[in-house]
Amino acid sequence: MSTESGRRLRGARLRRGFYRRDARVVAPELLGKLLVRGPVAARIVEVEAYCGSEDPGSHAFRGPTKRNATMFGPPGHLYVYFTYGMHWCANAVCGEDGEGVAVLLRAAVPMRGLDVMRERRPAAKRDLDLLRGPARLCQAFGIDGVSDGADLVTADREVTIVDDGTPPLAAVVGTRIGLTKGADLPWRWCAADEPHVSRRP
DNA sequence: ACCGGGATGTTCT
DNA sequence: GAACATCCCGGTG
Repeated sequence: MSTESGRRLRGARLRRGFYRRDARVVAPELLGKLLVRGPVAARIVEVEAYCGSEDPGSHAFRGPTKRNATMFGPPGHLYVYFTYGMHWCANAVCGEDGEGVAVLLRAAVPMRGLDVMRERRPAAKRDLDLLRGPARLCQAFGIDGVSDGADLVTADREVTIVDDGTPPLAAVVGTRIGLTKGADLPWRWCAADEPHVSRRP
């Protein structure tokens, strides 16, 4: 066990109002915050904004469905979806109730519970690959459909995001990854000079 | 480092 | 039937 994993986690959970804003405002502010679930914690270093019915790249573009229902709910909840037949990805719902706005959590730096992450991600050859990518991050955190709709503000299902006082990380902007529609919009933010991102802009 | 192909199944047309 | 907010592995340079 490293000194990092033994240290008590200090920090305040982000409140509802933090999320209740435009995803393009919330996204860069999430860089440097800690994603926490049980024994596992990591510093968020890459995010993407998905902006509801105005955004052709968003699941919300064609309106509410059973799958994206959480996205159209109140902000501050976790929207978890299944894709490519085997992967889960997690978003923080943002904006006002019913807007269908969210921020995809794409990469993070492992901070605590690395032993658990390694067990959950046997394919990762290096610790650098533990959380580098949205589906890898979910795998390492044990996040799947059961966590869809979890309230990040109350941590009703253990998942939450906290501010430990780390100063805002310098951000580099780029285009979103893996899209065929809305691929040109510059709605991806990475912490500058950070090796734990999925791809540099 | 970069590229190509396969895995795998839900969701929506 | 096609698309999919991805990942892994094995090839080549």
